[in-house]
Amino acid sequence: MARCTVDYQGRLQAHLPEAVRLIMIKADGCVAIHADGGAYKPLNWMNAPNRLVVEDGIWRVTNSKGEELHITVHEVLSDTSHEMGVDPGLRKDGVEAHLQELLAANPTALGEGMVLVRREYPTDIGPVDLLCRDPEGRAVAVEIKRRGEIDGVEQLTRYLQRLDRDGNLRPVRGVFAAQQIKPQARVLAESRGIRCVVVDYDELRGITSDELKLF
Amino acid sequence: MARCTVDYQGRLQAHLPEAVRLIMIKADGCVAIHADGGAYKPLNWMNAPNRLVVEDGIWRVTNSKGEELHITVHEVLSDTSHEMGVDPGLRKDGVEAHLQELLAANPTALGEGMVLVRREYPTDIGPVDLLCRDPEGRAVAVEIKRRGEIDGVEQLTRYLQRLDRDGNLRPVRGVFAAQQIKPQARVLAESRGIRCVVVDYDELRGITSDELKLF
DNA sequence: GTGTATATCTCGGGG
DNA sequence: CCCCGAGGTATACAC
Repeated sequence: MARCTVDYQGRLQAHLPEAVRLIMIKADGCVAIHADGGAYKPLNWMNAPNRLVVEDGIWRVTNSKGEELHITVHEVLSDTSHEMGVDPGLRKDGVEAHLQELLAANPTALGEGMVLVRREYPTDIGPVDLLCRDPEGRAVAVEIKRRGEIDGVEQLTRYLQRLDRDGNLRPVRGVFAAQQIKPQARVLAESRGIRCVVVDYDELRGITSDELKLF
Repeated sequence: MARCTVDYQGRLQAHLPEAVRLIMIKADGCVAIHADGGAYKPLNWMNAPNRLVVEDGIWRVTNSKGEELHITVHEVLSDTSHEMGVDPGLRKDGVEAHLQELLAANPTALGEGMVLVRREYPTDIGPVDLLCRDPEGRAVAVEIKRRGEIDGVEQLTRYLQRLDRDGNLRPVRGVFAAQQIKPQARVLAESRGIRCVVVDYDELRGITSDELKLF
C-alpha cells in the first residue's frame, strides 16, 4: 500500500495523479496497481516478462516491447510479502469447446440425419467449428457459439464464401448453433440463408450420458 | 491471504482446488481471488454489486443475475485492511477517440480535398466514425481503428450498406483508417472497394499543433 | 434494460 | 514470433 504517482507509456500514454493505491507484484514479476474499486482490472499494470529497477523511490518497469511503467512512491503505508507455491489451476465447464464436443458427438441435434465430417475443418482463413453432411450428402458448415451475436454470423459467412470455392463441397449451407441467439444475429443469419439452431447444453449433455449408458 | 477452495457457478462452472491465494475485497464490494502469477486477471471474481455472506468459514457471494461464488476458507494466513479514499482516476492519451479527434480536425490526411461532414454520423445500426465529402462532393464513410483488423472492415461494410440506402448520400465510398492495418484486413477491405489509409498518430498531432501555431 | 463498439483488452492455441 | 478466436470478457455510451 503506497501513496504514489504512476505513468505508463507504450501502447498508449496514461497518467495517474498522486493517491493511495495497492501495488501488487506476483512471483512471475508482473505488476498491477489497484484502486479501491472498479472490478478486477487494475488502473495500470505491466505483464511479465519485464524488468523492475528501483532507484530514488521511483520504480521503473520496462519490457522488451519498449513499454515503460514508472511508479513514483511518495509514502509506503504497508509492505507485505507471502510465499504461495504453485497454484493447481482452474477447472472450467460449459465453455464453447464443450459445446463443440457435445455437438460433434450428437450432430443430429443440428438437424435430422446430419453426419459429422470433421471438427475444426481447416480453411485458409481459419478453421470451421464443424463440417457435416446432411441426409442428401450436401456439405453443411456449422459455427458454434455460447451466445450467438452478429460477429458469429459474419465469421460463418466468411467461411461459407471460402468453402464454396471448393468444387467437392459446393454448395455449402450454413448452420449457426448457439445456446442463445440474439434477434439481430438471427435476422442477419436468416437473410443470408443461414439456419439458426438453439441448443440446450444440459439436454445435450443428458443425451450423451444416455448414449453412454446404452452402449 | 488464505488457504482456500473456490467454486463459481453462473455463466459457466469453475472450480479451484485448495491452495494459498490472495483474496481482495474492494470498497465497492467486488471480490477477486489471485494466484501468484498470471498477469492481472484473477482466477475467480465477482463484480459489484453483489452480496457477501460469511458463515462457518464459507464466503458466499451472490449477485442479482443468479451467479454464485463460494469461497471455502481453510486457513487465514493474513488479514489486512486499508482506507484509500477516492481515486482521482486515470488520464489516457492515444486511444481511438483521440485519433478520431485528430482526423476530424485534419480530414485531408484521409485524402486530397476531403471535407468533414460530421463525427459519429448516426445510422440505425450505430454511428459511423466520420462522414466526409470528397472534392467531387461524394459521400465517404470513414472507420477509424488503432489497429485495423477484419472486424473493423466488417463493421464499415455494414455501415456502407446502411448508408447506401439514403438517396442523398448514395453512392457512399469507404475509407478504413488505422495506425496499423493487418494484411488480411487490407485484402478484405480492398476486395470490397474500401480504401485503406495508414495514419501516423504523432505526425497528425504535429500537424494539428502546427496549425494551432499558425492561427 | 438492450445494443454497439472499444480495450495497454487477456489468454490460449497453432503455424 | 504473429495470427486468430474465445472470454464469466469488462467498460462506456447511446437509445
